[in-house]
Amino acid sequence: MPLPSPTILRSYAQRPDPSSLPASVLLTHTDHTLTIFDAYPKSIFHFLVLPRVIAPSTASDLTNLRTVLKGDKSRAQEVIRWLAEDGMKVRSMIQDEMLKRYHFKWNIWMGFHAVPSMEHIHLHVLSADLCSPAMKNKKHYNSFHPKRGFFISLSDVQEWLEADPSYFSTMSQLKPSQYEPLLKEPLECWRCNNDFKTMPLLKAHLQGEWEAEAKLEKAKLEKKRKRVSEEPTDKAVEEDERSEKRLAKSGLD
DNA sequence: GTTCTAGAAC
DNA sequence: GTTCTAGAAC
Repeated sequence: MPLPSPTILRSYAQRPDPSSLPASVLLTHTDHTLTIFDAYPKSIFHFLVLPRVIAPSTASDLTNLRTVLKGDKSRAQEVIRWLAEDGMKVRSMIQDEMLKRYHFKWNIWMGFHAVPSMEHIHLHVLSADLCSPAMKNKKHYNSFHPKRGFFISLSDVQEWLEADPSYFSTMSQLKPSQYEPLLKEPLECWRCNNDFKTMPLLKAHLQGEWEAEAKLEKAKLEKKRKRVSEEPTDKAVEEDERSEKRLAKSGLD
């Protein structure tokens, strides 16, 4: 197990050639971003999209969401736009993979931790299940709980950037003292809002919730498949129309 | 961010 | 006695 290095993401983002990274780390890259496999995925699918360190941005400007939003605003908008564009591509890759591996699609979340542990801003793109062996403790769970507030959706950040300057500057503070207590809140299922006493109990419940969604979605897909296969083809419809006309002509209708 | 493990919780 | 959490890591 590699030693935890808080600057590992920055070292990836500074590579002149991201394709030199191992395939086990790198998913894709563009001129402005790279997308990596989260080393400790907290959902079935979990990727990180990072902006590359390219002038005029410096590594220290890109330390985290707070430093990006604190800097030049049009540069911040540009960085967030790069992350959003590539986040959307990653989302569609995940959707394809969901169909291939599990034969149904479920939701995908995109967002930032209010107070990240690793340096260099990273957009989390993860499937909405929170079912994974690396999901081990309350802090892990609450950091992705979509209603807790610690996980800040990409669309929220995009709205801050469009909002009036006083709201933008309030939301951009991202004070650890405001957000860290959220990680200690009770273990509540993000789907049904029930509380759980321990992580093992919550994890078993989340697995059940995901399996229930799988069953429901697969039944929906099966229904659609049947409906489509029973639908008359264009050719059959044309033939019906022709035979109707023949009947009308022969006066037997 | 993780691993490890003491001792709390049951 | 076993399960589980939560704080230390030099």
